[in-house]
Amino acid sequence: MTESPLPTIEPGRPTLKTIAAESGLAVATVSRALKDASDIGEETKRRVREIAQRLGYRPNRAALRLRTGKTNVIALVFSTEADVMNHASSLIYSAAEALRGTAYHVVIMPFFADEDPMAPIRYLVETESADGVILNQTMPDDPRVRYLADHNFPFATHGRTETGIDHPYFDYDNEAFARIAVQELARRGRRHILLVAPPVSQSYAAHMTTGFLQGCADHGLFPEILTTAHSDSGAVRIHAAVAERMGLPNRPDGLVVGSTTAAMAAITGAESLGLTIGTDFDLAAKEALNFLFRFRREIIVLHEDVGKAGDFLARALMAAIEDNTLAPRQFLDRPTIADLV
Amino acid sequence: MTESPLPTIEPGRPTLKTIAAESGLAVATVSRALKDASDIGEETKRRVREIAQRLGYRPNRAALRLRTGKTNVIALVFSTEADVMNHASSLIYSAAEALRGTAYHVVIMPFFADEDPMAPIRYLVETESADGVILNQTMPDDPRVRYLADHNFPFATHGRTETGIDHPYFDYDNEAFARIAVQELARRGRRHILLVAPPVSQSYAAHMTTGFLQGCADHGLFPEILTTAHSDSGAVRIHAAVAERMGLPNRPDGLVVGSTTAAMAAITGAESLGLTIGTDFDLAAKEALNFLFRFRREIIVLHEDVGKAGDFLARALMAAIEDNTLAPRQFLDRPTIADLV
DNA sequence: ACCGAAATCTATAACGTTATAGTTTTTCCA
DNA sequence: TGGAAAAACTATAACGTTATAGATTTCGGT
Repeated sequence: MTESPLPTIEPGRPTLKTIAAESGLAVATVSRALKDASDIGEETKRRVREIAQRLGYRPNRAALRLRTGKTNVIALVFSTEADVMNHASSLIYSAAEALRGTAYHVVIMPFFADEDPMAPIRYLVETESADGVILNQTMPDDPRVRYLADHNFPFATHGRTETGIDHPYFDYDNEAFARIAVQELARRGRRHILLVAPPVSQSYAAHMTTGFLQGCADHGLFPEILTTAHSDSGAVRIHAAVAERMGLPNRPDGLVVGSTTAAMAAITGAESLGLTIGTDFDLAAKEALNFLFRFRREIIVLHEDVGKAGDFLARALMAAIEDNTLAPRQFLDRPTIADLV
Repeated sequence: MTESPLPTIEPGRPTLKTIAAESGLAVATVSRALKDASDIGEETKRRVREIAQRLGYRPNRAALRLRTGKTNVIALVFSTEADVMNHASSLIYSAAEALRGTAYHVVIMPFFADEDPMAPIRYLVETESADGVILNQTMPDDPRVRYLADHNFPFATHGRTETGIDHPYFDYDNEAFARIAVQELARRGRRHILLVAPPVSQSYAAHMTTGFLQGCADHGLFPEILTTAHSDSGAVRIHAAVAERMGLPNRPDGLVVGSTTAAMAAITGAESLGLTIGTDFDLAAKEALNFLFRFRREIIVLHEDVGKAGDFLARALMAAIEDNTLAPRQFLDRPTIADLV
């Protein structure tokens, strides 16, 4: 066997070729050795691994991706709407943390109010820029979910859909939330409850409303749903809408609200009429942050752990990517009375 | 010239090869035509562009990256510390928005409390996984900045450093913030001001402290710096530290605070002693969100626009990546009295 | 009508990896 | 001792792109 002219120590990042030169083996052998193929001798594998280790070999992602089609990328397609952002950032970080130690990178593809929600999804599928995608802000009949399912593109959603498609998701049980919220308001003697509901376009609006109505029925309370604003309307709008309603006759004495901003705005709205929380009315809210109990001690708060969602979705998506036959994994996070802060 | 046996319509994503087959040109010609090279005929370019358009050709990122080394990726390396997250999410979205319509993808690489802040940076540089990186939480003598500069890796930071290295950054002028905050407290007749300063490890701690001391000197106020907590200590700690200090003799009647959570916690801390904001004390804070004015109407708020930072940093980084000789671009965002909400 | 220059176009190799189809070496049994 | 089977390794091509050097065509001028 003739030695190659000079085992020139190559500069730059080590590649399989570097290891091949160093070990006297063929590139293909090195490749197979590193992936522990059965047709490579144990001793060889050991040597190759040792050299790779010593050289600090790291596979080239671009080459891998070109050759295999696997991107090792998970895309998060998130809306940029204001209040959702706090959710989004927890979700991003917890998903990233779940992916730590794996080969996956996390890319963020926001979609903007002025663009088609389908655009980033189509882009991902058409350019095969990711192995899977996590979505939020699911709608009951979400065209993104249909499209992804149709194209057999792995995905997981934060929130369920009514599409009948069986896919991985994580959802907070907003029905249970509303029921518990109403129950707690009933316990405090409130009789007429106003719900600041999510926008009807969102999947969870129906869940929350159902729970709300049922809770009211269970406890013999009078339910009312605010029609002049929803929980994503923005603080100014909510403040005004609540102030308006609470100024009319037959005033509600309890409020149920689904987000931090909405809770603050609803309270300042009521307060602008001279009403006092804990006395004239009570309010129950859910939040992902931990602000509200400082805002007004009297708020009834249920904590929603968005970090749990990110972690779960990342793992479920990985499973979906790596083994299509595995049953889809779904999780419904059920709040209980014990979650009252 | 013999025709290739069958101009088989290839399935899957169109590539240069597809266009070449379709047009009867060579792959290399198609490549050059699409990048408007000077040695390709105008008519040919037109035809090629038309076909590319019609076929929905999208360059393969992996191949491009493998061939050219350009990743078209910008990495955001962010800490996951709680209060910074709100900053981080605005920054992420505004950076992503600035990158809209470009070839850049945004990847998020959080680094965790339990790991070396250098780890993700080294990873990026060693694996050449991105064309540039945006950092936050800069420290006066930031080893990440030194390392990146040493390795000639494009980067931009949110916050300045004291390294003497000339690099792109965006910084909020915390010195000006503190001066203005103190000035406003002075205007309200406050005499003894307590600063809840950022952790000294962070670059902006020195800026804020300088502005604070100078502002107090300018208006003949008595400055004091809280030593038992800093503005990232977490709400519980800050609440307790402020309550403790405000319970001692020689009580401050003004507070300056650099974050939303810290402001809320400081206020609840003072309130736990029966003190009232606007009467017994005043507090000035800066925040990126828009919560505080609802929390207590009396808070003096300076708004920090983190979105501006993300937008600027993304553009500055692109410039740095695409033209190394371009003077580094830096921005110091100076709050003025007019920014008081 | 010819030549050199300019204008267009193309073949080839390479980026780093892996699947496929070998080839070589070793082992073991009759 | 021969030879088939098993074990261990390798050459080649391909993924989609672009830089390089070269090939072909067109054109202008005399």
